[in-house]
Amino acid sequence: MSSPDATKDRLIEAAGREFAEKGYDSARIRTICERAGANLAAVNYHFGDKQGLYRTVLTEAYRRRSTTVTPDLGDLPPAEKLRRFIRFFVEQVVVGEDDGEWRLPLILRELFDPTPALDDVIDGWIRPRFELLGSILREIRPGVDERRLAALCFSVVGQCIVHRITMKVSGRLLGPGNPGCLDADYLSDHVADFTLAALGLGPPAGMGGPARE
Amino acid sequence: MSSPDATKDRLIEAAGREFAEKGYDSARIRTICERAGANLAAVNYHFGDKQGLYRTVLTEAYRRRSTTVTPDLGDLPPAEKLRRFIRFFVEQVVVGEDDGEWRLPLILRELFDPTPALDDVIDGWIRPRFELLGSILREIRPGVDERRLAALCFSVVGQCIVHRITMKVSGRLLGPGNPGCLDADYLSDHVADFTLAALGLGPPAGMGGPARE
DNA sequence: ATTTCATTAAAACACCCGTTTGAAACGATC
DNA sequence: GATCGTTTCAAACGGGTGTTTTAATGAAAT
Repeated sequence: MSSPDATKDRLIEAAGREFAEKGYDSARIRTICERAGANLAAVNYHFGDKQGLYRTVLTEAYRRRSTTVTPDLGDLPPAEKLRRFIRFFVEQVVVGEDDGEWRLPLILRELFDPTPALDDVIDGWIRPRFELLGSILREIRPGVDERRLAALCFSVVGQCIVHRITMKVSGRLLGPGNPGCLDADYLSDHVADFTLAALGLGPPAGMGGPARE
Repeated sequence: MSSPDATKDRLIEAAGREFAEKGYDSARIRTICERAGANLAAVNYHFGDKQGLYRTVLTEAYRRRSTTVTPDLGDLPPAEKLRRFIRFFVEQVVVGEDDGEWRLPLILRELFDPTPALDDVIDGWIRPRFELLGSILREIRPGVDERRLAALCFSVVGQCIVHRITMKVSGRLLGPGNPGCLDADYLSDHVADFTLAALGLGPPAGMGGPARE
């Protein structure tokens, strides 16, 4: 066929970035082709139309990273499993699009403005992680009912993704020179400490020094 | 002048809904005028252009509701203040756009895709509430540093807004017939219980029955 | 009644975007 | 080297969108 950086691959990469930054409607095929160094007609040739490109980008997004879909949680104690899950999730959330990490931002956009490709995203990306988190929390709270379990999962997920959503404004909101708040290490530790404290598996959050020795 | 439901007011109301549903780029002036029962040229006559309409909508959004910008927190104990803040916030988050409550969804969109009107939103809407939440948390944790205080605020806010973001997919994610998870009462109680537990002001979250007697 | 002004109405304009077209360039196979 | 299928290219098309224009409407002031 062709070289590993074929037009098709470069288009997917460029489209991933563009879609993640602007959203489906606001993304421009001309911009994508420009970024990919491809001709305008390349998108329609390789993917049929804009929607076809988007679907491909979305499925490729979680197909390529499927090896790292979950952190390797062996037989660790549940609290440590939860801590590692949170760290893994925060790391994927906090990075910017410019780092080539457009996959999770793209999925967040799909939640906010669903497209016909939503079902694929839910089944292929969201549900596996949501159920992994649910299984960890069920280890911690064996007898909890489904509704409460879902609420607990959302409490964890919400604490993580809020930093993606407020990322662009947190600097202006907290005053200049406070970007350190978005440090992945600090955030994942905080969310884990907060959550474990809420579950009674750690000291109350925000006391004095670091909650972890 | 004109009647209280002048074209200008109806345009603001219709535009608020449209912008909240579709976002700035995807919102259509033609649709807005149609919803408002106004002529196409009305937008440009009254607001100059689309951006002018958007800015007006955004500032009107939090100007009209300024009376209810904060729940009335008297001299309640800090934990109860926090609980009421959360309830107030969740109620604004969870309602749908169709209920005429397009204000908060619109502001969430502004966070996700900032426009030139972002600064107004931060100063006029976000910062007051963020600092109110911060002052409540500072009562609970007097000695906490700014960075940790911000992280705590985000933990609270994140738990609330995640339900707006996942609103459209939670039904499909959790299986059919589970819309009850998005009930405002249940959610605000859960977030409050979870947060107070994390702060050491309540029993661990998700144990047996309701944490509140 | 006439003028004046603010508002509304219908139509058109200019631009942008996704898509299509038809031909050119390329590489492999015989 | 000729042929064929694949890929790239420049240009154009049709539809939709924000915006402008020009005239009509209607109510108050003269």
